[in-house]
Amino acid sequence: MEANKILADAGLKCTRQRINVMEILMSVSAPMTAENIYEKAEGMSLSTVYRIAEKLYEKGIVTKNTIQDSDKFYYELSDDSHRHYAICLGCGRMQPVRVCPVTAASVDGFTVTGHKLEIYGYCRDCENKREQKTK
Amino acid sequence: MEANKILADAGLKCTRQRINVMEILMSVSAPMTAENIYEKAEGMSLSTVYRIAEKLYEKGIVTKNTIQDSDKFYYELSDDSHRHYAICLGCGRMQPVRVCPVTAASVDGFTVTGHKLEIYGYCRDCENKREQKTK
DNA sequence: TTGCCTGCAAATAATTTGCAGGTGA
DNA sequence: TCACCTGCAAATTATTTGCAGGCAA
Repeated sequence: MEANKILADAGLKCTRQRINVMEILMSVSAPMTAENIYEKAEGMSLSTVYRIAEKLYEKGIVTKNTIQDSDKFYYELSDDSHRHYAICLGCGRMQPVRVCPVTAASVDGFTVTGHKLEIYGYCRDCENKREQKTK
Repeated sequence: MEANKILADAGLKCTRQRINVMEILMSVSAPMTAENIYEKAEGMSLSTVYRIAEKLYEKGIVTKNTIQDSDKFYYELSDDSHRHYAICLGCGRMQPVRVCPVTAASVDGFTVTGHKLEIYGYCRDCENKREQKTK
């Protein structure tokens, strides 16, 4: 779907800045901080990025998450695919995990609407480095 | 185990402030922000709470997490029990979930060392309120 | 004694907000 | 036109840090 249509459907005005943010998120399809988006965008103030990201989050167009020890928020297009990440403790890179091990979580006296799962560990590169150190 | 011993084992000096923080965490056994700890503590500056929490985290004595949209860190005694939370989107309360639905997560080309799971939804109270609104 | 701790105040860093002017529908 | 957007700068909030004095081992 195109950026314009998504914005319009959500009842948001199609401004140059909003379309720009949407296109950046669509092209990258990975979690980005406001700062990240700002760097990729042209002629847009950082506070506008924050305001747009927040608005998109309110409308459910993007997700807003924190990751590991990071003190920043990460925004990501919430497309249809249910997605979790494997986060490398060595380099911090995040790789999406296809399978969701939590298919039907249920908790007593609690209406479950969603969940978030992060898997920590080491990617192949960092694991190799770790093994070399041990030797 | 007593606070003194845990600190000593980690090679940390047993100061009044550290013991105080440890005892607060042991008595509550729930995720707390630095601010939360500060309020319960007596005669201790907020920056000391931050420094102690960080040190305990480095030593693996506490866990450090962010939750949902919150822009604060939550510290919690990392006792033996593997714990996840169900977080209420209505009131923000967190209730521990006994069972871990992720028993053996495995990801291709990734060495998994741990994971974090948060379940979102509504607690009984908030669910009732929501139902009343619908009527 | 001595190096690790703490308090205080000032510094950072991420995010939010007030206000005046701009622009899409 | 007019309500909603944006840019800029200043405000807020959580957290960190420099420095001088204090205390556990």
